[in-house]
Amino acid sequence: MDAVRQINIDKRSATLQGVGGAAGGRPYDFLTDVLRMLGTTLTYRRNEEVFGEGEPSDYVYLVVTGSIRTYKLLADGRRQIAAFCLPGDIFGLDAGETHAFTAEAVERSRLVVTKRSTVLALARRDGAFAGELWQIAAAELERAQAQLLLLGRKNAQERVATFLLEMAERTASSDMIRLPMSRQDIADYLGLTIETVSRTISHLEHDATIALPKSRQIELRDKRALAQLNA
Amino acid sequence: MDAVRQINIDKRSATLQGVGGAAGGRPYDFLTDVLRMLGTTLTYRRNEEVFGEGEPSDYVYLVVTGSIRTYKLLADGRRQIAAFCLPGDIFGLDAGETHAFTAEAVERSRLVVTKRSTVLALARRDGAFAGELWQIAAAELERAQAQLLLLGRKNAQERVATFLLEMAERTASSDMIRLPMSRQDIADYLGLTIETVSRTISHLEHDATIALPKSRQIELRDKRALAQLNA
DNA sequence: CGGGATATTGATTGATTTCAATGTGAGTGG
DNA sequence: CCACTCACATTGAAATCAATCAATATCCCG
Repeated sequence: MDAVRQINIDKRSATLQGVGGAAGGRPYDFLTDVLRMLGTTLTYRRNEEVFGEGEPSDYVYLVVTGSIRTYKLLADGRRQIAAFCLPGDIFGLDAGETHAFTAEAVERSRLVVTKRSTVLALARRDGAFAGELWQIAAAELERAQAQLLLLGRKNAQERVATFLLEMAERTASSDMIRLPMSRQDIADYLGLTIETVSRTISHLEHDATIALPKSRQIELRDKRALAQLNA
Repeated sequence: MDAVRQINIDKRSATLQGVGGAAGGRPYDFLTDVLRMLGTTLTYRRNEEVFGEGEPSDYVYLVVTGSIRTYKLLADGRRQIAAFCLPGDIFGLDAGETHAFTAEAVERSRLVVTKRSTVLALARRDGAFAGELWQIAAAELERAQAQLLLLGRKNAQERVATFLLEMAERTASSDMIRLPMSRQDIADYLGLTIETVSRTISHLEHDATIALPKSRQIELRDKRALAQLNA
């Protein structure tokens, strides 16, 4: 645990009294730095499980490359994907002793892994850093709440439009987006079936709202129209 | 801010390294104590707004009596209720500077209100307390994720069964539950229409799974059957 | 150049929504 | 004390959106 001591605690950027809803940039730079410095890089194959629901939450993960899906299952196999984690995202930092969901690699992914206890030890010594853990959980909560609105109240077109805009925003390649996940993954994220997702995408293509040079590569041609559908 | 100093910081019960998924009891006793000691009690009338989405998050709330709904709206008025807050629950503790949702009193409610800045000041001086804020956000996140599964993948019967069991568990009056909220509120929480909720409840009544002496008072007669539907 | 997984498209079904009455109950005023 | 009223809840019939069932089509990948 001496490695912890070597981190310059004052070099953090987010603090407890800090912004939170900051305009640009990821507000968790300090934790990200910690993970990068102390963590071990692991590679996961496509569809490989990172951890399962109910397993002890011993590690915290930072996505370096690739993408991760987190999900819950019903007894009969119905699946709801809670989030896709993209490069720069942190996941697995549950407050409880066990993970509340399963995490799997969507595609071959490189993750930086650090012991949760290390992060907690650091947080115990630094209130501002502890505040960053809170900010992370709160940001995820806000995302989840937006997803509740989508799942509870939006129709298929609106869900797909919201998803495409979200992906465009997150990958920052604004207009041409690469989808690492299958249609089934998208369906399980949006609470639809694969057929409905496919049909809805086709419909948007006929509208010329989007173009799809390849099934997993989508060009947003009319963001205005998508935004209209978004809410 | 001197009042902060008077709190015995060592009298807390939840700490950063603390349990989280603890069996019984609410794990946020310290924050609850803080709010009770420092807060002002306010009463809200039925349907009165506590705060609106986008307003500055200046205060933190503890429900003493009554119940609160938190929700988001779409532009055309579709509403998704994210949570019902019951006595003992804390809400409004957003990490960001503005609230991500609206909060309203479902019925006449008494709340203890404390300045957010007070809570943050305390957290800055005490890492374990800061950890408690994290635990609260993480617990809410976990609840939201369970709700994602419900909204994305459960049918109407399963949603209602889950809701009834949840209410029974939370009010601890295990078998006879009082519903402070209208059918419309329940519908907007479960992502259904009022008619579907009503029909589903009627169906459960015909099954003798439940009995409803009054429309807002439900007796769970066959929890086994409900649990079956729950997942 | 297969071949298996992934994706699209079509036809049909079905659960939930929508539209439309009707019922019920708590509070009010005659 | 009872009729009235308004909000809330239930029930029924019809419409609709998405799911299901069923073929293809396409794309990687070896």
